Amino acid sequence: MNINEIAKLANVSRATVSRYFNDGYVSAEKREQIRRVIEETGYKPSAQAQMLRTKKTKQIGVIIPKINSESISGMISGISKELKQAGFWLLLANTENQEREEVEYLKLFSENQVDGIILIGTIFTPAHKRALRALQVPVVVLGQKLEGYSCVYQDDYLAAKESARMMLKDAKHPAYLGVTKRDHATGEERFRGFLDVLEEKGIDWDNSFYEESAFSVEDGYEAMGRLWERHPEIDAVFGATDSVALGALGWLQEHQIRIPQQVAISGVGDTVSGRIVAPKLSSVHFFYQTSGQEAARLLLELMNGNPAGKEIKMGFRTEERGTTRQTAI
Amino acid sequence: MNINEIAKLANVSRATVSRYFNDGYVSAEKREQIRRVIEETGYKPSAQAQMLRTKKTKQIGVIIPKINSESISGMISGISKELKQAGFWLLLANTENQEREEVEYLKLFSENQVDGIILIGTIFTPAHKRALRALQVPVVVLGQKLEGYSCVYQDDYLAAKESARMMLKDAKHPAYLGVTKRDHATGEERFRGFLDVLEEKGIDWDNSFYEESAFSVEDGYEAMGRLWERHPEIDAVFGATDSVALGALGWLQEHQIRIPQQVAISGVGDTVSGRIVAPKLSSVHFFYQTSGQEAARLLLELMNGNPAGKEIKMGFRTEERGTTRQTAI
DNA sequence: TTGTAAGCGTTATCAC
DNA sequence: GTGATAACGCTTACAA
Repeated sequence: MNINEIAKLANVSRATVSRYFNDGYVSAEKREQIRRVIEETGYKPSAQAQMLRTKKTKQIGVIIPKINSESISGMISGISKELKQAGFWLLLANTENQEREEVEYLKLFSENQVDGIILIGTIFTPAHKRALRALQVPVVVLGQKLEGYSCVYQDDYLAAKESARMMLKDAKHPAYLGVTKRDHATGEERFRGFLDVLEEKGIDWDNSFYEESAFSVEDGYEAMGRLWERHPEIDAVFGATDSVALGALGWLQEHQIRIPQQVAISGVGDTVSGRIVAPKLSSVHFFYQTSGQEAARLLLELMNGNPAGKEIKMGFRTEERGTTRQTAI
Repeated sequence: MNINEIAKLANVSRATVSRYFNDGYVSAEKREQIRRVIEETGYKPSAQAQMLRTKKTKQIGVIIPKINSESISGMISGISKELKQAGFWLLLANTENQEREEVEYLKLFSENQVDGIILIGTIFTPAHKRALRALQVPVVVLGQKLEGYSCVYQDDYLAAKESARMMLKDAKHPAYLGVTKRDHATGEERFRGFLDVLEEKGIDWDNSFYEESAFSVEDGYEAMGRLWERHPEIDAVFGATDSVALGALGWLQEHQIRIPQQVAISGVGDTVSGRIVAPKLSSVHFFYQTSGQEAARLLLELMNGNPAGKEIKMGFRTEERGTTRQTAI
């Protein structure tokens, strides 16, 4: 069933049928004939033919590092909601934390397939920047700030400061659990926020209070163990993500350390798990789903010809809970 | 840059260029000429033109009820891994728990767009079945068993039995938290498993020990409160999912009820959160990611002409932890 | 307001 | 082995 057959059945030319679906420049009479035939046959124009002809696919490529995470899936949920409403499909590219794959997908998407791209990235290597510059379609960067590109990101620096303040209070020996490279937003920015709070409070930073931990509960648990071995005097722990903080919490509780009396802990991200443990994890809430929606909207604007470079920094909400002392002693 | 220009630059016909990419019926000499031109120009055939011509999109539609859930995102992760390897793209359709949308997307996908569909559904209404029958492309149902269709699903019945056995042990007044309708697998099947264990143990079931709870921690918490008001003699709680069980755990702990001494709890799904709380939640582990991979493989087989109807029931692993008594008293 | 005709960039058929 | 040539199903000038 194609446009020719519909045209024949409706006694019009195929151009008229096409117009029926597009500009709508059709007389009431023929409009009705066509409508009837379409209803009877259940005809739908071939998306592929339309794509070829119009050079528009109505598909948006979304590149993500990993799907099994509250933050990413929240963002995707927001993106999908917004795109659906605008009549776009979501083409998902999962890189499984392989940076090279991000570049690969950027190229693949650019050459074909999609009208726009949303990149939920972690770090921007020279290869990334080259691929981004070579892009033929609009792109929005989500979760990171990137000069010269439209982007939507969390206020990682300020959020980390707030989280650090909760944890710090009257503590003398704070520690940091996370990474400081390979991820600009959750790495460098959060660490910077943490350090600045220390400075505010006049606490000198000794780098042996930093312990590297990937962003999972297990890694946080292990890292806490290594940290404690070096510094059992620690009285506050900052987890760069809730997962890390929860891993640390687990380790400390298993070792009979009282939370928050002996050690205070705070995280970033406000995950479901953090609200389930006892005591509940002090954290900072990000609006992941909304940021996904914002990114999608930004992309739609871009595709409508708006200039690139608009930046949206999302707000956050501090959630002080049981793992930090409510009042300074 | 299209196939004609490449042909001209390489001094061959465009048919030869096409063959270069497809059947490969090209002499070594011309092959080399074409290769060079392609390398220089960075030419890639237009996916849209190929789709139109071959009637193959190399895209798979994946319909999901909701993305923010460990089970669904695990499945998608598995699907995406497998599809990528086979050179297929993943077109994501998020229904946000609107059953009607599932039917809508089935139609949309069928008419166009995709070479195959993976449906992660919850329930099958007559409308669903009509849409499935009308499908023009192969489909695999993931997470539910559906007669006559290729499907991959968890052994919800047996898993629920195992979970119920852990929780039950010497308990006299077990309760059930979950739903029994709107979701065949996580609703009916798990409830059936629960009831059968009760029968095994010779415990009569009184339906006032059932309390409806949607699958979230908050709902589990609320439901537990309602349940306890009716039956403070409860000594074991079965959560149809880990989230529900965790909500119940939270409520009970807040009310000074000792777990597992006074009340034992078990869940289904083995989420990250369940491993973080203290005591850790006894549960049953499902292989969500693997089931996604299996579904993708099944779909690839289907698209290769294999007959539909193959069913894959996934295994599971019992995880007895702190919320159930390790040994019967 | 409608129809004719060209063309989007491929692949498939069929001679050569 | 290779090259014309004809689709695939649609949109869009342009002419009427």
